[in-house]
Amino acid sequence: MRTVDPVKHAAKKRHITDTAAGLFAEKGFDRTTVADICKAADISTGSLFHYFPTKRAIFREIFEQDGKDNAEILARAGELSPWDGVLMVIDHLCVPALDRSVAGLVLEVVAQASRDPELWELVARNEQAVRDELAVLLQRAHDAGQIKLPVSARTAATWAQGLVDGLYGRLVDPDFDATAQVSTLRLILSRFVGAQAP
Amino acid sequence: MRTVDPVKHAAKKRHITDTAAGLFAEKGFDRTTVADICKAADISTGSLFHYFPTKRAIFREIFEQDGKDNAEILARAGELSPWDGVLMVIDHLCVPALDRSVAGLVLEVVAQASRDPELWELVARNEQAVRDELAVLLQRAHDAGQIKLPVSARTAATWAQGLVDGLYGRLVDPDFDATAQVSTLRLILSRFVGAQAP
DNA sequence: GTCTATACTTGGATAGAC
DNA sequence: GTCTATCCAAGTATAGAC
Repeated sequence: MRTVDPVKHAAKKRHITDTAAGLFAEKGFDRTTVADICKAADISTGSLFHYFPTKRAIFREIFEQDGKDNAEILARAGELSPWDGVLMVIDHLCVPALDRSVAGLVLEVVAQASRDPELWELVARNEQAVRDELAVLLQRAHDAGQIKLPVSARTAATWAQGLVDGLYGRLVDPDFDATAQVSTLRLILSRFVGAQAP
Repeated sequence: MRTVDPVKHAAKKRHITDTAAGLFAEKGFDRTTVADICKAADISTGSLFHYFPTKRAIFREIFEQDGKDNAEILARAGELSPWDGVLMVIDHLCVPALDRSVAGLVLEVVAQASRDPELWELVARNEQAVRDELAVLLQRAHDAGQIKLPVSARTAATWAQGLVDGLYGRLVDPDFDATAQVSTLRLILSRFVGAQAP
């Protein structure tokens, strides 16, 4: 008979990652201390290190969850008409941008990933999966005559992601209205790949 | 009679910022220690703090220099035909992306700026100047019939910057060839604003 | 002006009682 | 499993000799 309740264990881990995510987004990874997290989560350091071996491990856990969410969306996009699928994936990628507090986290993960190989691998695999699926959808849309690609499907997919990055980059400007700009993003992408005006 | 030679003083400051910039790009701001900088620049900590009050001040100095370079380019762009001016500014913004080591520095400044008000002000002023000039050039190009803007000149200018951000975001992918992709960036922008294919 | 040595602070992680 | 107390390392910045 096990003494640990796996459900409770997972719930507590989740509580810690959720709390930490807010702090990382606000102050950045390096400037958020373990003490900060413990205080916010209302636990002791001893307890925190019972659940996670290091501070970095907490950070990684946050993005592992994110990868699983993504995979689900990609699967659903494959069921639509190709171009609609592309737009759906793009819309989904833009969702976090609409929540101000999440934006800081995205900037942080990019900055950290280039120096943390394990985190990098996680992020890269995730981006790769999105890019591959976008490339497939774009090629299909092209073959079906919905769009007319001026570059390879792969390059187009890369730039679709680049446009989303551009959206995130602009978020640091307090005057930038992300919600309104998502439609401009769609317009730019549509014109790029020769789709009908949306 | 002054005991300090202002030329030598400036040269030494420059030596420190150049050395530090390389380290910041490679390891990030927070993970680069003052000791690291001193070792690489071959000076002592005492000496370093004679030239800069804090570590952050070194970081800021790097980007102050950058702002001055930018202002010069913007002035020259105003002398060309409007659309050529736009393309020249964009090309200039892309130059740092071609140097791998500088890319890390760009990611770092974005991550840091949201938490350092003084640095933020520096970066924001710089971006604002670029955006204003781009908006003016785009509007003139539109009025001259070189392009046909589907959105306000200001929004278009913002997205021109967003595209450049997208380029930087893709740099973390080791397979991404920045040099080749600058032309794709120009294609996307051209189609967006209804310019002749370049 | 530049160095060496070091004071002072903070932070990540651990030990051991309960 | 959770806490308190604490260790040890690293980091910024300063003091004071030269």
